[in-house]
Amino acid sequence: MLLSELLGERYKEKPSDAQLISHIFLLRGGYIRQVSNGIFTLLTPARRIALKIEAILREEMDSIGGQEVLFPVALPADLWRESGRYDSVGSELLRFKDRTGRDMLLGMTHEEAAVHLARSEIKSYTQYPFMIYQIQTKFRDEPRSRGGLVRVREFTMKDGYSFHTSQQDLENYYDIVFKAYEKIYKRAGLSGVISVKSDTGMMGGNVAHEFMYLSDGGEDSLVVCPECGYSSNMEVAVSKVEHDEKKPAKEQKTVYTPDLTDIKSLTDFFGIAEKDTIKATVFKRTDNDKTVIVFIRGDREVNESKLEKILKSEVRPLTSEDETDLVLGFVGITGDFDGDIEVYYDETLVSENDMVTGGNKIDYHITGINISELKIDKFYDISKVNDGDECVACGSHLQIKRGIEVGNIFQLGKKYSESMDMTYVDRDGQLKIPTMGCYGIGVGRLLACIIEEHHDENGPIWPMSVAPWQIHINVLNSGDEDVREVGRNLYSKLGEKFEVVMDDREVGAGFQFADADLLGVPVRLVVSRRNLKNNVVEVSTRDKKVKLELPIDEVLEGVEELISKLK
RNA sequence: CGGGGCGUGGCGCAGUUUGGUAGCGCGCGUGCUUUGGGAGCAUGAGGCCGCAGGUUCAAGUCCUGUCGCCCCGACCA
Repeated sequence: MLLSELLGERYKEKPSDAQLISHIFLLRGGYIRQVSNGIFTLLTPARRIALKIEAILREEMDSIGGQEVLFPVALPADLWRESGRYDSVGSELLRFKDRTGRDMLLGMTHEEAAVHLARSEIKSYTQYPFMIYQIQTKFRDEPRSRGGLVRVREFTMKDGYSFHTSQQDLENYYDIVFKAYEKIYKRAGLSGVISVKSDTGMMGGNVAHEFMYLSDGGEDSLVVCPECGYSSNMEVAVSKVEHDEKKPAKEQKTVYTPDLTDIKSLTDFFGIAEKDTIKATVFKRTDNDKTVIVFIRGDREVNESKLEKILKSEVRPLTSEDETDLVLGFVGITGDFDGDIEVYYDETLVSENDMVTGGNKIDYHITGINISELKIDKFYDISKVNDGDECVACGSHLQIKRGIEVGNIFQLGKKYSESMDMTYVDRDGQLKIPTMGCYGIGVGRLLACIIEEHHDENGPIWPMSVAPWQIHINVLNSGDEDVREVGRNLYSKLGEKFEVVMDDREVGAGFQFADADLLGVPVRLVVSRRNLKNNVVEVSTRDKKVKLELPIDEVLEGVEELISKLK
């Protein structure tokens, strides 16, 4: 590739819309262009990187017995009606009608398509287990895409589906995929990926892990234990909460507390800590619109995922538009609530003494609440983990980190096979339903994370395994026929073995170097009049760790050796 | 969906408060000079100021509506 011919302008200035490092460099380097919110065109450099990533994905999936297929992007709604997801999934599923008026959708994930294929091709237990995968475009109409390629609406994803005749077999294979994923991230140059337990969400199933690239710019909160390795998505994370056992029980007193509707003003007023208060958080169930109150210690936040699991319904926070008889801001744990209102108590309250709670009338709070006297029969784990909480497994202090989800694996169970009537004949001659796993990795997001991990102030530094080209030749003083000739020569010789991009433009050296930095090609050659005078070519690496001057006739050999080391 | 911000040449921005001929830097074309970290001089092209209404003698600027984009939150495989 000649740089003079490469489509895509590279900018000096940071595009105003971009915040994340990866987004900034992807735009500045001419890798991507936005077409619409969350919808991008990949230009040649990004496309080449994506293909490299896909090649790694293929190799690793093939090596664990995967068979590559390609499902359609446009699917009939009827298929999704079989699994029930046509109706259960929200507006992130893009629905439309074809010209005959038939309901259609754009695939956001392909469990249904996988079962559709497998149920008609696989009949006998002798054919199990098997895994099929594809690398294909997905469309998810995200309510909020952001961060360049980190979260988009249209993207390429590797998604795999495995089928098994027993839970044990699924679990065995799940571990195999787990290890393959670790290998994939390593090969792609990502070292900061950890796995965490995750919520199964709309996918269904029991066990699931997410692979998280740790990054402050990440959008997911993770809980990790630095000692024992416990790690979990915030949604399902648990912890031990410290209680002050020595705090004595007190007498209840009603106190006039004008306008003190939040925890902060309450703690200021009484001169107490947040953990000495009881917070009432009010939600609405989305299934029947009933009100739910969660009482939780004042230093805690409600984990809505946990609450939703307990309620078996989604919830939303109560808004000012909801009608309610509750005295918002003064809802207290001693209240006598209408039978239509569900009340839950978080475990953080257990055994606490001398707490402050709302008085259930405007401008009053009650102090001296001793939980054990309240006759609460059940406490639930509904709270978010706080930074510094004790690890349930080992007792050390948990840390909260941010991460970008770069992959997930699920033990789906029989949710899809059962609802979609997939069966096989077992050894005993009986029809049985297989159990499934599914496994996803987003290509573009992985690409973005590689930049997040590998860059300097001038641009990305692509690992050799995914680099758009392996060698970047800068031909300075290309007006000089001798220089140009040496450049052309190297370009064609190296091009026989490697992917080479050559900057053949007659522009200033600084201009060329800046572009080279933005393209991030791992090995750089500089051919120039100055070097030619000494009969050498400069060979360096993008990360600046290597810088050599090689005699012209040793360049081929030297570069080959350097590249083999970098692989 | 809630909160905040922004739409002026390819990119980055000023101009909007106080209405009066649309500007700057980068990039792009041409010529000369230059040539190791985003060169210099000269010259040129490129914008109905997101869109639609309205107010006004006059609208980038004021009013109404609408569309789009970014950030935070909700949401998310």
